[in-house]
Parts: sequence; structure tokens; C-alpha cells
Amino acid sequence: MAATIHDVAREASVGIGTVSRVINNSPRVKPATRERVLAVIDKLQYKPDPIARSLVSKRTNSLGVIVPFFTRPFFMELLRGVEIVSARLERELILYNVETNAQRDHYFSELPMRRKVDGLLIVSLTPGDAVSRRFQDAGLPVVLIDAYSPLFTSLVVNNVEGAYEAVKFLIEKGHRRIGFINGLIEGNFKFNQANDRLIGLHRAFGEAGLLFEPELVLTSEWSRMGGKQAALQLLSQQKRPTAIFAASDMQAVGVLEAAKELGILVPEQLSVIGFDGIEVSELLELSTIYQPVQAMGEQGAALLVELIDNPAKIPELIRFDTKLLERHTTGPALTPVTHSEEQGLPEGEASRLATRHLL
Amino acid sequence: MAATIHDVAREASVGIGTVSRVINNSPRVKPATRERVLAVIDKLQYKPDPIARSLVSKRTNSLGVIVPFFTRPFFMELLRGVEIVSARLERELILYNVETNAQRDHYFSELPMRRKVDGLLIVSLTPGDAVSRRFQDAGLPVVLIDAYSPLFTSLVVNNVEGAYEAVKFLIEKGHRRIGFINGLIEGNFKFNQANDRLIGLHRAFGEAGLLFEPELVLTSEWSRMGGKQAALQLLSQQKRPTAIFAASDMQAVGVLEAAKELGILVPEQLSVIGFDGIEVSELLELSTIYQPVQAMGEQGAALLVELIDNPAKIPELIRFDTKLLERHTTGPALTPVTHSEEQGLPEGEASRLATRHLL
DNA sequence: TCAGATCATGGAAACGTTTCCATTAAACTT
DNA sequence: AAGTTTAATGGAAACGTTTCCATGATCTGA
Repeated sequence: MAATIHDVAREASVGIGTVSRVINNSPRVKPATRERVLAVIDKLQYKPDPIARSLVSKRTNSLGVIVPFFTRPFFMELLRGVEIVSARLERELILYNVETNAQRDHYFSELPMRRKVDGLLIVSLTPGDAVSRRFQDAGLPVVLIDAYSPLFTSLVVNNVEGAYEAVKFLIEKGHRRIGFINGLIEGNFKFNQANDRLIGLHRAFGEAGLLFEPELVLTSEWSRMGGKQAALQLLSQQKRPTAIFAASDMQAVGVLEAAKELGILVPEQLSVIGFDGIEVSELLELSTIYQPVQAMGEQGAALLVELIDNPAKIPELIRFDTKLLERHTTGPALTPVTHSEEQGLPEGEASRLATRHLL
Repeated sequence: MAATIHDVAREASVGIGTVSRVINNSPRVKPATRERVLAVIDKLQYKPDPIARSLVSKRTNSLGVIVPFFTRPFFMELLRGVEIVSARLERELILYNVETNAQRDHYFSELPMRRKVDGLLIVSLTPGDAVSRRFQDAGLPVVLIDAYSPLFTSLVVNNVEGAYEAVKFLIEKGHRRIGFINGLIEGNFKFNQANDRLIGLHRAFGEAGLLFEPELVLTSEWSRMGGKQAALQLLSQQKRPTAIFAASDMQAVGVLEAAKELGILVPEQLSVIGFDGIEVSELLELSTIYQPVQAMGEQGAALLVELIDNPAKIPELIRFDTKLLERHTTGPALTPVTHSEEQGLPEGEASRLATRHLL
């Protein structure tokens, strides 16, 4: 049906080798010949078959991305960055979505076997030792985003620092009872980002001489519902926190919903700060710790392609900084209010109290 | 390096044909032989090379999805549906994101040539006659989602009916000055969904004997900013509308932002209804016309796979119904308010604040 | 028991490239 | 002009499968 390299060779009265050289821009072709071949290619509308091509060249010209819950805003924005670069570099993008441990293991074990992709981007998932070795033995280039392994180039955000800043920010606003809703560490996968964020909290607490109160630290799914339920629990304690730091924006949105349901005013009676800086956080004017997700996706894809072209490249660890985005869900702390007092604080009372705390 | 079919054949003392038959579950193999071959396959960890496989079988086992702005919530949810089915059916999913006309044309012209995918899902984009013919000539199965062509199986939502319901709903609430913010028809692509929604509006207007006022109908990008700017314009008219229907939820979110910026209370002074039913609409309690996007993605993928297995299948048109979701951005129409009245709304001050928090 | 039918099997050919080696043509050198 | 280097070219081999045909083994029924 479609023209093959043989058709072109015959029509141009050259050998298939020459046609191949023309296609691949080899310099070892006389200009006149190249012209002639090019003309025939154009006439026959010839396109080399990518499959036959990769059978022998061992290159597929495609990038695989293993990503959990790709539909979630955080991953979407990351994927957007990946897509931008892969499109620019003319690589196909194959999506491997992971929602269960079984799926993750499936991809981890199948992908290195047969090279359907030239390289693999793994997002928010840390391959274990056995799996890592498989990737290496198979010679499959791998780059990790939002996950770390000494074996692979890894792009991570400074989670400890980000969490530290969030909590420090709340402390500086005068908050003393600070709730923390963390994400599951071993829930579905090894999200050790969660652990880092907890560490950051500890550091800020330590620095401020604050006592760590375990009943103020909860763990939930990395989702809106998870955050909401945890917040409901946190906020119905006898001495409820005056501020809540959530390990992700989606969880923070859940906190907002919980507060609303309980009739607690944000930020007047409760400060809320999230983590991620996804689009909804902007819509809801949620204060948050922004991480440059799209940029991470872009750079991850770019590094992967570099690695494909030069497999000897040694793994590096690339850190991205977070940025605190103060919006409208955070405010100065009030002294704990009793029911009778809950109605109205005169204007300026809040800031006076906050100031007093700071001095 | 890795074992090939020849290694297996040798080790099991059979011919490669037999191994091939075992892999492909052909019944024409004696059980004893099958066992033996299977054992060797297991021992050598043999996996057939998908590339060599597709070179001869002309099957790649992958689905392509051409989708504009895949990062937008509407497309994301659709993609989620597609992914669910493609994962279940063990097809790889290749993403072709389109942000410009050039990109669209690039994919439209390249994809039918190189058979890198077994079938193509085209989302919200209508291929022209020439392109359609190319797809057909190349024998590439195509399914359209949120777009219609008589040449391909198409899944569409009843846009006319949906828009009609939205407007009728507003009219029944007593609104008479109803603004419509439509999406661009020829902005980037031929989104003729926009036209359908306009028609629905006309029908509702006609039925209610309402006059169509051109100055109340604007067109914007299918985005938050687009919606916001259009709303700003609509709301600063001398006789501003008491309700606005936006052709997409993202535009409706922009309307809410504009209203907030102008100090116009929703739903007290302005009713807003969107179209799509994406997750943010729920967060913001936006009334909207829900369309079963994920289901469309799922069914589209399923139909595409059917079409791949049976290319003779005749194109069909599948319609999905929308559903009106009444939430908290729509209310009864008030008589136009003057400035002096705008101050105090006694009822629900607290809930107003709470609502504000969520925006 | 034997002819005919059916089943199981082996392996060559084909898929459409790239790679590499051999060969021929062209360009220098002296 | 002849010898030597270098450039350009042709095409076989290889990549790892599936497909298909030929062959031999096994079964069937009288």
C-alpha cells in the first residue's frame, strides 16, 4: 500500500542504503543524489515506518511516564510540563497511570523487559532496590520526579524547608495550637514526602520552643475528603487548633469545607495553609506553599532525553525551592474563644493580640 | 541479551512456529508440548518483543488520543475515562496534546501515515473532509468524542438541550435579563458546541417570549480569565443582567470572580450557571449543567477498541444527556437594586461570609 | 489393516528498516 | 599517467516476530 524504502530506491535508481542515508541526514551522499532521492520521497509521499525503524535501531522515540492518579491537579500540572518538553523534542508520550499497588508493580516489572519506551519518568513513586536493578540491568534510562533514589537522577522539592516555612509562618502569626494534616505515607505508595513535611513541622516547632502535641497531628488520604474528615476531627476537639497546615492543597480544601460546615470562620477563627500551589488554591484564595510543579515536569523530561542520548551520565539530585504564597486563609491568631465570645471581636483586636504574641 | 523466540524454541526442542502458537494461545498445540514450552518461557523469562510483533502483525496495541488543552479539567476528566478503559483492555495510551492549529494539523496529517497507534480518539475537534478521507484511506479507526462527523462514530452531549435547560431554569426563577457568555467557535478550533449552546438559549428565549438582546451575549476564551473579562463587561452595563449563563464551568468561575470584584453578591444579586460539571464547580457550589464526561471517555475508548477489532462497523452517533445541577449560585430574580439598597442583607450574613471564603 | 482425514509441528518467507562491508567512482599526489 | 587515498554507493544481513505451507504423526471408520 504505502511506499517503502525499496519503492523509493527503485524509483530513484539508487540503492536502499542511499535512501536510508538520505532519510537520516547522513553527510555521505552526493548533493545531486540527495536531491533526486528527496524528490522521489516527496512524489511517493514516503514516510519511514517507525516500527521497522525501531526494530533495528532499538529506539522508539517515545517517553513513558508512570504517574499515580494522573487526574489529580498536582500530577496534571506536572504532566503538562512533561508534555511541553516531549512535544518540543518530538517524542511520543505514553501514559502509565497507577491507582493501585498491583498496577504499579505491573508497570515496574513489565516496562524494563521490552523497550516500548526509550526512557521512563517516574512520578512520586520510589522504585525499590530490586526494581531499580531491573531498570539498570535493562539499560532503561529513568528519571524520578518528586521522589528520590541515589540510583537515578531525581528532582525533588525541598519538602522539609517548605513545611518548615509554612509552620513558621503560622507561628509568627501568633498561632500556638497548630494542627497538621499529613498525607498517608504508606497508604498506597511510599510517599515519603509526607515524612519530610512532618520533619519540617518539627523543626519549626523546635525552633519556637513549641510543644509537639500528637493529638494535633493527623494523617489522611491525599484528597479533599480525607482532609475534610481529618479537619472535622481536629476541629471538634475541646481545645481546637487555631491554625491547620495541610500537606496538600486538596486536603486544605477539605479543611475549608469542614470549617464551613462547623460554622468556623476562616481566617478569623481558623487559619489554613496548604501545600502545592495548584490552580484551585488560587480560586479559593488559599494560602499555600507553592512548588514549581510544571517546571519540574519540564526539567524532568529534558533531563530524561539527555540521559537517553548519553546513558553514561551520572545521576544527580536536583532540588527545587518552594515559595510561600500568602493569600486569604491565614491570619493572626486569636486567644482561644469560648462559646459566648464567639460572636464578635472588635476591629483591630485580632492584630493587637497577634502583635502581643510576637513581642 | 534477552531471550528471543529462537532461544525458547531451541531450549524446548520445538520449532519457532510452535512457540509462536503457544504465545498466541493457538489451540493447535498438544497440551504436553505447550507445557514444555511454557516451562522454558518461564525459565528464560521470555517476553515477546512488541516491536517485532507489530512489524508483522500491523498491530501496536496502543490507542492515540488527540485532545486540546488536556490539562483543563473538562479534558482531564474525559481522559480519565479513556485511561480506565485502555488500562483495562491493556492498551497503551499515547497522548497527543493540541494547543495550536499547527499542532492539530501536524497530528492530523502525521498520524494516519505512521501507524503508531491502532486507533485514534479525537476529542472536541472536528476533522475536515480532507483529513477525514486520509484517516479512512489509511484504514485508521477513529472515534470522535464531543465532536460530530457523519464519517466516524461520534459521542456527543446534547448541547442544545443542555443550554435550553439552563436558560429555562433561569427564566423560571424569574430572570428576564439573562447574559450569555459563550465560548469561541473559531477561536482555536471548530468548537461548534458553542453554536449548539447558543441555539439552546434561543429556544428557551423563544419559548418564554423573551427578546434576544445581542448586547447580553458575549464570546470569550473557554477559560477563567475569558469568562471574567466578559462578565466584567456584561456587569458594568447600565442595565446589567440578573443572571449569567456561561458556556463552561471555567468561564462561570471567571464570572464569580468578576462579581466578587464588583461587589455583586451571588446568588442574591446575580445568578450564575455554568456548563460541564467539573470538580471545581462542586467546590464552588456552582450551579451547572453536568455532562457525563468520564463516561463519554470510557465509552469512546470502548467503542474504539470494538472498531479496531471490527473495522467494518458502521459509524454511529451516540448522544448523552446533560443534567441540571442546582447548587448555590442561582436564585430567584430580584428587581434591579439601586446603590442605596446594596448595603444590608440581613439574612444569612454568616453564610455569605462562608461562601466568600470558598471563593 | 489401510486409506483418508485431521492434527501437530517445523521452518522459510515476509515485515521495512539500519548497519556494515564490499565495490566502484572520484579526487589527489608525485 | 599511474598510484594512492577518499568519497559515494549498492545491497546482504540482521532485528524478532507472525504467517503460511509442507510434512509427518495420529486418528477414524469400514
